[in-house]
Parts: sequence; C-alpha cells; structure tokens
Amino acid sequence: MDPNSVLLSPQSRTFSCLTEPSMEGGRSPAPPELARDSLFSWSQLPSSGLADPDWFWDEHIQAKRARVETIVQGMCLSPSPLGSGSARSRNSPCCPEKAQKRKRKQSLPMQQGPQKPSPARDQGNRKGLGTPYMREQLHLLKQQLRHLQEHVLQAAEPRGPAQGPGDSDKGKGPLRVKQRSGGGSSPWTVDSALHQGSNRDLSRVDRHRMSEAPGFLPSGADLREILREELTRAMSQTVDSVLQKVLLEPPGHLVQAGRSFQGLAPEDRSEPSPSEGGAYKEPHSLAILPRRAQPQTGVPMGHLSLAKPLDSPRYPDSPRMIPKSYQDLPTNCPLAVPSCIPENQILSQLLGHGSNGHWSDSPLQDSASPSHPSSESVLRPWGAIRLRRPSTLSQQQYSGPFTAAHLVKMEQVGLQAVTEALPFSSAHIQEGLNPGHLKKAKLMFFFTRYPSSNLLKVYFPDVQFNRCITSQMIKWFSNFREFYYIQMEKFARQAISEGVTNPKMLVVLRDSELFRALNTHYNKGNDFQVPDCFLEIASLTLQEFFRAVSAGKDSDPSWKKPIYKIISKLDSDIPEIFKSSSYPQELFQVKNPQVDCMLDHVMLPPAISNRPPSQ
DNA sequence: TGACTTCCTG
DNA sequence: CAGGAAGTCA
Repeated sequence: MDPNSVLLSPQSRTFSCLTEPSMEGGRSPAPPELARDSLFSWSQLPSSGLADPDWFWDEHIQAKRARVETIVQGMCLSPSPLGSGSARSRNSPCCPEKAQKRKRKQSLPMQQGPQKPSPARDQGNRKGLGTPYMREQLHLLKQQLRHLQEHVLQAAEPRGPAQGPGDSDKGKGPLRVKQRSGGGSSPWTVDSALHQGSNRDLSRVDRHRMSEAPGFLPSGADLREILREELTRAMSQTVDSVLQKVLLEPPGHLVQAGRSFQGLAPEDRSEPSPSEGGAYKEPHSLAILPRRAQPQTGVPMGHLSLAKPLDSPRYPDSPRMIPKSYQDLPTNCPLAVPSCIPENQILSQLLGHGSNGHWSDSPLQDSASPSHPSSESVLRPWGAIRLRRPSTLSQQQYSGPFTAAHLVKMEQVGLQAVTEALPFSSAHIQEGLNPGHLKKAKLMFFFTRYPSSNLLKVYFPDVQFNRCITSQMIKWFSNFREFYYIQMEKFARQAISEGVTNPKMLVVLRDSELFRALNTHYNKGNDFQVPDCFLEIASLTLQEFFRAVSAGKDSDPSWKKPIYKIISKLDSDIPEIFKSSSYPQELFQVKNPQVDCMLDHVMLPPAISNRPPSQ
C-alpha cells in the first residue's frame, strides 16, 4: 500500500504545502518523510512563497485574516439573504453552463412582467417594509465587524509587515478559507463562511494545525474566542432586531413579500445544489429506476427539474404543490397562486417539518417525517423528488447571512421570514406521480405502447391529472418506447450481422436475451408475468426492424416511422385490475420494505398472469 | 395553437 | 427518467 494514500486525507492536505519550501527554496533537501509528502502536495499547491521558516506563523495569521475577511465579505453580502453572485459563483464555479441553461428555461414561460432577477431587487421590493431600518442595522454591523477585524489583525500581527487587508492579500484570504473548506466538510461553510458553522470548520482546522504546532495554541484560541463571541453577539443583535422589525409588519406584509419574492423565486429555485441530485435520486433508484447516472440532475427534476418547472407552463410541480382547490387555475400562473395560500398553512407546514425536515438534505427525511401518514409515506419517494426543491432553496438562502443558531432562532420566532422565501410548501402537494405509478406504467407498457391521455386517466384514478402530470406520464411512455425501439433495432442488427435472412426466424421468447433486456427494464425484479401478447408485439417489432434494416431503409432519416406506425396500432387491452388505484401502491408498498418474497402473490394476480394474448 | 411524438442529451 | 428542441397533425 502506498503510504501516500494515507497522507491524502483532508487533514494531511492542510499541511501539504509544508514541504514545498524545502524543495523550492534551494535549501537542504527535505527529510525523507516530508519529501514523500511533497510528492502529492506539489501539484496541489504549485505556487509558493512560503519557504520562510515563519510560514507557520504567517499561515496562522493569514488564516485568521482570511476568516475575518470572509466574514466581513459575507456581511457585505448579507443585505441579500440569498447571497449574491460572487459568493454563489464561488460556491459553484463548475456549472456556469447549467446556470445558463436554467436561465434560458426560466426566460421562456415567465409572463409576469418585468423580471426581477437579482435578489437585491427583492430587497427593493420590500422597501417601506423596514428596509431603511435593516440597512441601518446592517451598516452598523458592518462597521462593527470592520473594527473588530482591525483589532484582531493588529493583535494577530504585532511583528509582521502587516499586509493590509485590502492589499494583495485580499483575494488570498477567501481563497484560503475556501481551500480549507473544500477539503473539509459542510457545504454550508464554503462561501458564506460567516456563521458559526464555518467558524467551527475553521476551528477544527486550526485545532489540527495547533496540535502540530502547539506554540500557537494560546493566542489562536483566544483570538478565535474573542472573534467568535463578538461576531455572535453582534450578529445576534442585528438579526434579532431585523427580524423583530420584519415580524412586526402588518399581516399583509407576508403576502406582499411573498409576491415580491415570487418574481425572483424561479432563479433562486433553479439553483441546483450538489446535494439536490443525491437526495433526489436515492429513493428513486432504490425503488424502480434501473439507474440514475446523473448525480446533480434531477431533478430533479429534476432534476433540477426544479429550475424550469416553476416558471414553465409544463412545470409539473407547481400544480401539485398547491391545494387542490387551486389546481384548476391556469397552470401558467403558478406563481400567482401561493399568495392565495393561507399564511398559517404555510407556516404550520414549515413548523411542522422543523429544522430536521426540510432544512435537511437527507433523502430519507420525508419518509421519516411524522407529519405524513402512512399512505403518504409510501408516496414519499415522489415527495422527496419534488419537495427537495423548496428545501434546497431554503438552505441556500439562509446558509449565507445567518448562522445555524439563528436559523433555529428564526424558527422559534415564528418563521415568517422563512415563509417569505418559500412561495410553495410541501403541504400543498396533493397528488403526484410516485414510483408506484411509474411501476404501474411500465407494466402497462406490456399492453399498450401508445396510451392516450384519456386511457391514462382511466388507469390512474388516484392521480390528480393536470397538464403537467399528463405530460409527465406521456413522457414516461415515450421513454419506454425509446428504450423498446432501441433494443429492437439493436437486436435486429445483431441478427443481421449473425447471418439471419428470414425475419420469421426472429421470435422473442421468454428465454431470449432481448426479452431479458426488456423485462429488466419494464419489470425489474421479474415480479410480473409478461403477457404473451407483448412477446408477439416484440417479435413483430423485431421483424419489422429486421426487414427495414435488411432492405437498407435505415439510410432514410425517417425509416423508423413506418415501424412506429405499425406498432402504434397493436396496443392491447389493459387488464381491469390496472384500473385499481391501490394496485400499484400495493406493489410498491410491498416492494419498499424489501420483502420481495411476498411479491409473488401480490403482484401476480390471476387476471394478469393468465391473461391470454389479446391479439 | 396545443397535443403528441421522436430524437438528443444529461 | 427528465428537459428540451424540432417536427407533425388536427
């Protein structure tokens, strides 16, 4: 085993630059163990002027300065609770493309007049609702912090040639913080770096460093303590006063603020969070989906589905996130709806979920939520997909200017401020498509490849159909077909390459490889007996592809169209049992607890397994 | 114009 | 599987 691998731990990385000087400064070669360490650290930190033996001290001071600077920087951003571009972009420098994409998505369907793209505009919207007061407070706080910073820096650099905070070091500070945070832990701490979370994060690093260099312990701890206390106190005061001011606004304020927020909600909502994809995919992949390659997607809706959906007329979420009574409203005005929702409803929902519910990113949070009764819990996989967006949103929005402690405080105070930022609430999701529905749809594909939306409505009586749900389900079948046809073409070409000449020789049997592929896709777990009629259709499809490819028709860009047309006319009747709304949920409920041994008698009703081919 | 579909991409 | 573009069709 390579000893270096041990050294590649985050902590070790923190010290990786230690060895650089010895290689760079033309001094005596580093001790063997350090030289070995530098083998990897070299590439990680190519730049270095740290050959000075005082580097440790400088590093320490710079770390302090970086922290203070970052805090102050964060405070400067704090008037916008959403965090502004610089902080955010630092946070996700890797996805400008995605951001652009989202922007495009959002720009399409919005019809709410002039957009208010930046969070700062939101502040503007709240003018007259305490903004001057808040600004004053924040300004005050900023000044306090600056003073604090000066004191700290003076105390910390009694001997060094003080590099002013505004000099070349300016960019260095946050960078260092970022590096450490990156090697560290919480996503909360990376950019905002001004709440206790980051403080703790840094403190951890500092502690570690101190353990390596005990000499710094006293002053470092003292400074940290002082700084933390001061910051905590100052921020606590300011936040309290600001919140009080905000919360004392007349009731109309909430709705009004909510409206103003809606204008910019899409952009913020569209911000993907690295954790978003993770939380989204887990329940899904565990349940039915064969795979989910994209870590960040989603989304969600995805992946990130969150992004567009909210503004788009096709957005599948918005109608589901509002009460049934609102679902009949035109779907292209989802943003107008939430303001109609009783405030206490939103509030109670938020309170009900608490900080360990939607504030958390755990994919399991939803199913564990006590506020959802049994049957709802089964539907949670869907909820986890859709609901995570508000969750992520809230997290992003409040991870910046407020500490975790303040988040709790806000909840205690009443959460109205949070409510402003959450135009949608999970409480208003009435019906949606869950993995059980997906499973059912897949099984239905054995009977029908081209179901009409009306047919779907008949067979999914428990689904509150609207345009978005319908499109989603139609899309499912479209995806099913895609996979189906791809397999057909693949195996048809394979047969041709193997020298088959007579299409009649191509028959899909239950032990064939093609069947296995299809069955795995639509009937994962093999808990449903594929009807014979599907085998016939599959055989026919395979033969059609075989004929077309054999005849060289595949040179025509639209050579598949005739095949599609043929297949589209071969849909079978779907067994009556599929009309039962409980049918898919039974399947899923049983499957979820991973009691697959029970599946047989649950999932193989005679009506299906013995169903004669309909064609 | 809206509903559907395929194709492509992530 | 979802999002989106582009095409078809009534």
